[in-house]
Amino acid sequence: MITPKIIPQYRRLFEILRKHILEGIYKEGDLLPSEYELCQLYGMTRPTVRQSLSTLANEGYIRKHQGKGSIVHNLPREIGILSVAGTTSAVGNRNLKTTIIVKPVLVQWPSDFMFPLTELEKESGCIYMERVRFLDDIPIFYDITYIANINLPRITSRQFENRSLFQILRDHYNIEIKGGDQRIKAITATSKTGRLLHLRKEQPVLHLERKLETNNPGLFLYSSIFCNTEKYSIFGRF
Amino acid sequence: MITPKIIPQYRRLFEILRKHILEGIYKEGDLLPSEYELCQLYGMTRPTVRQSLSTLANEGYIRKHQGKGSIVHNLPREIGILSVAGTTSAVGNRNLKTTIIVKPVLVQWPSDFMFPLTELEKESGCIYMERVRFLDDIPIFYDITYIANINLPRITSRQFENRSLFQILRDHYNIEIKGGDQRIKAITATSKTGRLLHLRKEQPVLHLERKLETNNPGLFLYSSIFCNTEKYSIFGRF
DNA sequence: TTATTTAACTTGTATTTACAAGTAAAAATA
DNA sequence: TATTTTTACTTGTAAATACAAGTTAAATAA
Repeated sequence: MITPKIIPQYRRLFEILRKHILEGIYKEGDLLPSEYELCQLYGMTRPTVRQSLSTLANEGYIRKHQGKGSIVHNLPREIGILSVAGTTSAVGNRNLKTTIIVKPVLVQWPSDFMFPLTELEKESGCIYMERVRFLDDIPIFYDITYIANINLPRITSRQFENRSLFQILRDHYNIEIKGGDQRIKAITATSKTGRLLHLRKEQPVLHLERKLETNNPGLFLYSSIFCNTEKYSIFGRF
Repeated sequence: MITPKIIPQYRRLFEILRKHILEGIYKEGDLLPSEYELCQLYGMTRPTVRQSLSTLANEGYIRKHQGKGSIVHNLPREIGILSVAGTTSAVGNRNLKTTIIVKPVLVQWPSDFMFPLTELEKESGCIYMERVRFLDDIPIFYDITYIANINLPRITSRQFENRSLFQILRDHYNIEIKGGDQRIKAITATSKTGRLLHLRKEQPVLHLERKLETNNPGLFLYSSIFCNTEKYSIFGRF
């Protein structure tokens, strides 16, 4: 069923201004029209305009200065992943799309796996998948995911397109991510990585190897993530 | 000079709720009091309460659900190397050596500094230093440190060779690191970076930009760290 | 001319009011 | 009993209004 949802006014203005910034109509360092001008231009009241601007500021598109105005700050965007479970929650409610490179399949674990495995994990086999995640149509993450095939019926037939792996695990299997380990390196893009992330060969790529713990004590999620940090940075708080 | 600034109401409520969450009075998954209840409890109107809650939501402490309420989401903050204050504690008790590239000097802040600065910071000027840290005689970190020159007498004449900056700040100025933000990118080594880290030019380097909060509310530490991850990975837990 | 003050304009904070829309549990119905 | 409907309560969106506080440039005074 299609939902002809009414888009809130503040959201509409947010999208317009965001588009203008991304298209370069407002450039880095420019002052946006004042709140009062935006009210008149778009027929809204100031609280509504301010909600648009505060959303823009939260996502890093502008910086507000009291007495001065809103200044465009279209710097490389930041993506939070260092302390957050998945790439979906890392990017907030921005325009995130996913394409599947390798659908979930049951395979043997690689012989030289990046983390040591328990006997149970080795015996259970490995659910393997590859995805590329796009932010505003720019490929940002090339995720290779490995999960031990322990109590995950029918997972290989589920639809992962544009959905969060973690959400599927939570909704269908009651699996929550509790924490994890990770290693980070800067490496040079291989030809495959470069192709998937639209990078020239030999370009630097961020490589994360992660082991995530779940509320199921024996079950871990492993992932090898290659990040295109040319335009977006990865950020974290601690 | 101490500024007895008036703290806005919404900020006051934000701090109270944040503290309650961090102290565990509201636990992960709990529902916060409803907006109306908070209004009555703290004698504010709903827009004001909503501003507090939206700030909490933006910083990841709660999640709001229409029709349901605000649910506490006190994500485990990062710990470990990526979250640890300095590079000294990052490498444990291994053989860490430090050489000073640029001794601490008082300079102007760079015009396009990596983080926004307060007026006080801008006025105070910037203590600048560059160091390279070796692990087992391999250069691993090239640190550029920036500190606002606020209440740090004689810091430029102190001895930083083979000592932790954080230890000096703690021992001599009673400054403790409380937390911070960081951004991570994979970049290509510049000629200077490559030379200092013994890398061929064009090699990938991990670049961290960090803003560290201290127990002194107005004082932050900034650093730009270039990591040679050829042999060692950066690791972290969360 | 130079320095200071003023005025105009900007965003920040806050109240009041109203209705829309989502959620969950109680009440009514089959 | 099981299902559906209603109701109460929650957050979401939006307007109109007021004053505080920071910034900038024009007007004024030295």
